[in-house]
Amino acid sequence: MATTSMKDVARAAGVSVGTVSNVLNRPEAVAEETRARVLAAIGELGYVRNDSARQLRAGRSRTVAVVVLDVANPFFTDVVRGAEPLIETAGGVVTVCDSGEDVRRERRHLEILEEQRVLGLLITPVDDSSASWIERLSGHDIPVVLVDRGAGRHPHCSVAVDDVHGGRLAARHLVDAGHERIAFIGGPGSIPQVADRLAGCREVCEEAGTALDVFTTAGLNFAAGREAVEQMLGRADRPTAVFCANDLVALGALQSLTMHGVKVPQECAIIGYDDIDFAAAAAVPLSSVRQPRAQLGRTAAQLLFDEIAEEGGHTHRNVVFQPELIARASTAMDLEPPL
Amino acid sequence: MATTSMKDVARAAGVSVGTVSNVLNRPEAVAEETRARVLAAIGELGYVRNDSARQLRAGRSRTVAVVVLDVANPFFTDVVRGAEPLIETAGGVVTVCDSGEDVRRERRHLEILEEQRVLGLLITPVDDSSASWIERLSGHDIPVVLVDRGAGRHPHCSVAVDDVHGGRLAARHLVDAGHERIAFIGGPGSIPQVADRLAGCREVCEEAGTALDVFTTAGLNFAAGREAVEQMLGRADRPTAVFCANDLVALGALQSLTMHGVKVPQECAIIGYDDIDFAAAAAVPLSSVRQPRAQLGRTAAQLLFDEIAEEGGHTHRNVVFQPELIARASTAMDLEPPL
DNA sequence: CGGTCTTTTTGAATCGTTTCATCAAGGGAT
DNA sequence: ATCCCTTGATGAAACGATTCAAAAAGACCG
Repeated sequence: MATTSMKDVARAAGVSVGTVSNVLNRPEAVAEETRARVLAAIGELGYVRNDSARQLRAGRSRTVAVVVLDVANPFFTDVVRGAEPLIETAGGVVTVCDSGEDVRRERRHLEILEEQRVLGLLITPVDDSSASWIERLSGHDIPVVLVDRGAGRHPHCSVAVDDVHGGRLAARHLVDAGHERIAFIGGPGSIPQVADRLAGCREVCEEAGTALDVFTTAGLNFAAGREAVEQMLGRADRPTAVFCANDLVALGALQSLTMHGVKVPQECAIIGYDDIDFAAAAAVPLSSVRQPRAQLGRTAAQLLFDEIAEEGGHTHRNVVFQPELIARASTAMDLEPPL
Repeated sequence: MATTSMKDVARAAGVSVGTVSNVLNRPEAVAEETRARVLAAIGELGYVRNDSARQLRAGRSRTVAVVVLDVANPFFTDVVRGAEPLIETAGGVVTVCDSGEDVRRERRHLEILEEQRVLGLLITPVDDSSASWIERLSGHDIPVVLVDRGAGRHPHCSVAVDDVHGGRLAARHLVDAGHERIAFIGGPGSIPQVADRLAGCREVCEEAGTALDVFTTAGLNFAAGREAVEQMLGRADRPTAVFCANDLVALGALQSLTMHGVKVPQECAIIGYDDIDFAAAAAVPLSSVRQPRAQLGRTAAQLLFDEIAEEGGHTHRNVVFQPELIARASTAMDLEPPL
C-alpha cells in the first residue's frame, strides 16, 4: 500500500502501463471507454503521479528557482510576485531560495538546484564571487537570468535598474535641499547594488562639494540601520541627511533617530531605496528611490522563457530600467531646521 | 555532453558504477586510492548527481514544504526563518509555497507537493475546506504539521497560538481604555485565525457592553485595511478604536486614517496582531498582540522530525502558545481625546 | 472474403541512482 | 598448503514513469 504506481492502476483497469501513461499525457489518443475505466481506477486507488520518475525520464524538472538576497525584504517578494504568473501559466513551479546575503548559503542552494536539474534560474547574486558557480549552471544547460543586476560581461540575460543613477537621484535630492553633510548607510560593499548606489551618491557629492560619511553595515536590514545611526549619533560633526541603501535600512534608521529624539526631517532627513509599501506608511513617510519591482520579476521570467524557447541560437538580452525619485515627508524641507 | 552520469565517471575512473555510488555515499567503504581516482574523474567531468534518480530510488525527496498564507507578510517569513535551521541541519531542503489565502492556489501546491513526494509539510491552511486534501497527504505517508492553527479533531501535530485569547487581550485593552464603540477589521471570516480573534474580541465586548462593528475584508493585507477604513469613516456612529486581524491590515488602516486627518490614537486608537518588526516602526508605533513567530516555526519543524523519526507509533502533539499584549503609542490613552 | 487504412493498445527499452548478494584478493593462523 | 576473515569491488535488479516501434483490432471498399 506504500505507494500505488502506474502498474497498479494498469492492473486494476485491465490495461497496460503505456495506456495509463497515455490517459494522463495524451488523453485524446486513447478510446473514450478505456479512458473512463483508467480514470476510475486512478480515483479508486488514489493514485498520484511520481514526479521524480517523470523528471528522471524527462531529464529536466519544471521548477524555476528564484534565489533572492532576503525573503523578508518586501522588495524581493514583490519581484517574485511579478515573476510567478508567467512561470505558472507556462506550467512551471516556482521555488524561492533565500541566500540571506550569505555566499555560502547561496552556494548550497545552487548545488542543490543543479542536482535538481531545475528548468531555469532567476538570481540576484550576493556578489561577484558567485560568478563562476552561476557560470557552471548555465554551462550545464540551465538558463540563468540575473535579477536586479547587470550582466556586465557575463554571458547571461539580465534585468536591472540603473543603481548608479538611483544613487545620483537620491543624493541630488538631498544636495538640492541644502544639506552639506550627508551620510550613506549600507553594506557590505561587496554587494553590487550597494556599491553602485554609493558610487552615484559619491559622484554627486563630489561635484557639489558636499561632505559624505559612509557607514558600512554588515547587512541590509532593520537592525543594520539602527546600529549605523547609533554610531552616527556619537559623531561630533553629525550629518543632516541620510541616504540608506534600501528601505529596510532606512526604516531602522528612522526608528533609531526617533527613539533618540532626533526630529525627522527637521534635524535629519532620510531617504531610502526600493519604495516598498511600508515606506509610505512609516513613522514619517519615507522618501525613496522607486524600482519597478513587479516588472523586474515579470521581465526576468519573460527573458528566461525566451531563452528556453529559443534553444540554440539565443542572444542574451540585458534590460535596464530607470529608477524614480519619490519625495515624501522624510526629506521635506519646507519645515526649516530649528536653529 | 548533455549530462554526464555515473556511468561516465565510472568509465573514466576505470571502476564500476557501484563504486562511484559508494564514493559519494559511503566513502569510508572504498579504498583510499580508488576514492581519489573517482573524485578526480568527477572533478574532471564536472559530474553532478541527479537528484530525480536518487529520489526515485529513495521513494522520498528531502524537501520540506512550508505552505503559508502570504509570503509578503513578515509574520510568515519569520515563521519560516524559525523553521529553517532545524530542517537544514537535518539535511532537508526548505521550499516555501504561497497560497495567497486562495484555496485553489493552495490546492495546486498540495497536488504538486504530493507528486514530489515531499518529506514533510508545514502548513497554515487557508480554511477548513483544505482538511480533506491535507488528510490525503498524510494518508499517503507524508507527515503534516499545522502551523498557527490548532489541529482540532484532525489527526495531525500542530503548533498554534491561542487566538481567542489574543482577541480577548486586544479587546480588553481597548475596553479598559474606555472605548465604547470598537471596530474589528479583518477577513475573510473563513480563515480560522480571523474567526478566533473576532470571537475573543466579541466575547469581551459583550461582557463589557461595548458596541462592536465588524468590517469584513477580502484579505489580510495593506489594501484591505485602507479600504475598510474608508468605509468606516463614512459611518455616522464612528468607532473610537479599531482592532485589526493582523498588523498589515492595521498598518493599512493607520495610513488611511492619517491620510484623512484622523489623529491616532486621540481620535481613533488602533491595535494590530502579530507584532511584526514594522509595527514598532510605524507612523504611530503600533500596539499589537505578539505571537512567538520564530518559535512557532522552530517547534513546527521539531514536531515534524519527531514524527518522521518515530515512524510507526507516533502520537500527535498539539502545542499551544500564549500571545502577549504589546502596548505602544497607537492605543496610548494618556492623551485625552479632544472634545 | 481479402486487402488496405486507421485507430488503439501493447511491451520493452530507457532515464541515473542505490542497494545488495557475490566475487576476488590478500592476510594471517594453523 | 589450506582454510577462514576482512576489505574492496562488481554487476544486476529495482525505483516509476515516458516513448516508440510494432502488433492488434476495427472500419471500409471492392
